[in-house]
Amino acid sequence: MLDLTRLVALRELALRGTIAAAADALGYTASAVSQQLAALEREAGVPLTIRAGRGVVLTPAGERLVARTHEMLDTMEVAEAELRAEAGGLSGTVRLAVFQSAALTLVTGALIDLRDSHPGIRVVVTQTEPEEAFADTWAREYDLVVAEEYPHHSAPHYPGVIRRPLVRDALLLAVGGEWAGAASVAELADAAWVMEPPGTATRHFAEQTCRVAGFEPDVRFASSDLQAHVQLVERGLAVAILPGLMVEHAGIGARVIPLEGGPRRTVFTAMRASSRLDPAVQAVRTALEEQAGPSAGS
Amino acid sequence: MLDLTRLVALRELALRGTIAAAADALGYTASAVSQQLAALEREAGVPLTIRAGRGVVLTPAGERLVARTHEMLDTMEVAEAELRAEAGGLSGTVRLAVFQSAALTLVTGALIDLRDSHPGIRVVVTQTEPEEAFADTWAREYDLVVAEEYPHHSAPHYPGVIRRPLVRDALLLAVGGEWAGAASVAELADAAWVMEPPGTATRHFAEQTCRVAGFEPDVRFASSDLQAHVQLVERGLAVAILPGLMVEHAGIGARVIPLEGGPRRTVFTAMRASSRLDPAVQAVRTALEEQAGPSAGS
DNA sequence: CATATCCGTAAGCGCCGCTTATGCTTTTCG
DNA sequence: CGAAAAGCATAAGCGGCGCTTACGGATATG
Repeated sequence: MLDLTRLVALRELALRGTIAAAADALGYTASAVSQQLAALEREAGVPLTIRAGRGVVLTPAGERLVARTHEMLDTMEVAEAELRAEAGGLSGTVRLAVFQSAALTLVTGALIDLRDSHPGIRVVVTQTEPEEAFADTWAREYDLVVAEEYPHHSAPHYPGVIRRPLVRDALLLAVGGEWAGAASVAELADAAWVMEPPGTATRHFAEQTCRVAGFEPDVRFASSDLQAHVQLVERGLAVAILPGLMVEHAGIGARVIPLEGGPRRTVFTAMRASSRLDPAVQAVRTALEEQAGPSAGS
Repeated sequence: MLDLTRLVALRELALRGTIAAAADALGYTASAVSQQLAALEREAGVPLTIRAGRGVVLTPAGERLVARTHEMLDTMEVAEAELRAEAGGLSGTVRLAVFQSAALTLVTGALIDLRDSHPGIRVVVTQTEPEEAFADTWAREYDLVVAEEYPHHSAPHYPGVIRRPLVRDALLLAVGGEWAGAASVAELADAAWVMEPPGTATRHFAEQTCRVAGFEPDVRFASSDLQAHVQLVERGLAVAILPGLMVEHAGIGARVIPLEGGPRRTVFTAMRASSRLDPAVQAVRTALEEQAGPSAGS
């Protein structure tokens, strides 16, 4: 029978691209992984890797083997989750990936609740980019993702990674200072805007909203820190489109009005299907739901 | 992550009932397996076994874990089969279980063909009882089973073990000596019969056939060796119901006539679904099909 | 009640697998 | 275009995991 640890090494190679990177991720030296793979290839009886330049790439047989390895790891994860559920074991580490803008208030609140209700659970929060977050969750780097989705801007979908909505969050126009009297986006064609940095879904949505209203926004400030947005709006230096959760939790010393058409972002969680039974993961998710309020889904 | 070899040890314990037997099956000492299971239990965090008398039984958590282990082993088997297929590797060992009565001629013929066409394949043939054969195939003791099924007498069905028909084989009445003139079962109420030992499907079918014809057969000889049946019939000492394959291949110096209603037994192969892609298993099955004749299924 | 069976622990040792060291190839950069 | 860096493979050495042997406690069996 093939050695599962060696298969994991192969899987890591497939994910990282080089033996050196895989070894680093596994906490071994490159030599160790090289030997593991050589042994695996001997057992397999067919070439699994071929040298390509100064690196290696997987053969089709290697790719298939990696796919099977994933299946086995999925099953392994289910088995472990069942054991933890059996133990009543509300313990263990949950690796949580969040986007800055997505749920700062949600996550901090949930962490505080969890610290009291389930002290055995250790949550490691990592801020990351949406694209990586899903890929790395699929690759078992994270166990849970808190992400957001804007209208007409769907997040990437990975097989085996399931998502469940947390809260649908109204998008609000926040105006202060000289623009405090504005009642719609259309009246803010000449305003200074604060938005997130380019390339994010949030930024894209805000820009599109302005364009639909008939103008190209004058983005004077770009920051991924929503607290900064609030500050700028309160001082009348800029106007912004902010998520409702941000306004509710943090409060804001400025006028907020709903956007036309009442668009909403969807904040949702994502996790591997094979880890959805893990009681620790479930507990973290439940805590997030409670933070989201009784209106939250399922 | 849980250690797969230890999970296999747990699985073997679940199958065999005692640590000693599991150790024996795995080729280890009982002490080694005991230590493996202790380590596994430590990793799992929940009790997997409890002492019961002088043995041990699995806890529900242990049973669940064994079920997951089976899933992983299934995937592992598929992975290995894919590798062998990739290698074009018509090699390896196929463990074949047959029932004496089922397909003696079929199997011997197939083995001869295989020896020439695929010398790399090593076939280990074991004669066994139907009930064990399926259970042991499910438990990975055998890779392929050649079995038979009589009308109104279905063989046990195991999940994950698939079956494919090989040949539908007419059941014939073989008469010699003083009974050579008989044309139907009903005329043989006073004849001496040779049948298989009680408890087999074949025996049950033969008895039922006689009862339907209106008499309880006088079973003077019981043997699981069909060659002995042929001998007895040829010498006129008894009459018998014999499968068509037996008559065709071996020839018989007596009159054979079809049974009323043309009942047939079905000879079929069974194997784990996860091993159906193994080229060696497929080759053995193909060889059996060719023996069964061009009329054979699929 | 004696014996056999079975499980678990302790001690010891062999072997697998990791690390370090080195060489070769390929890519990158000055 | 040459030097340096990155990547992989092999050899040698050593530590730890996991096996075996040995023994004691517990429980069916005759």
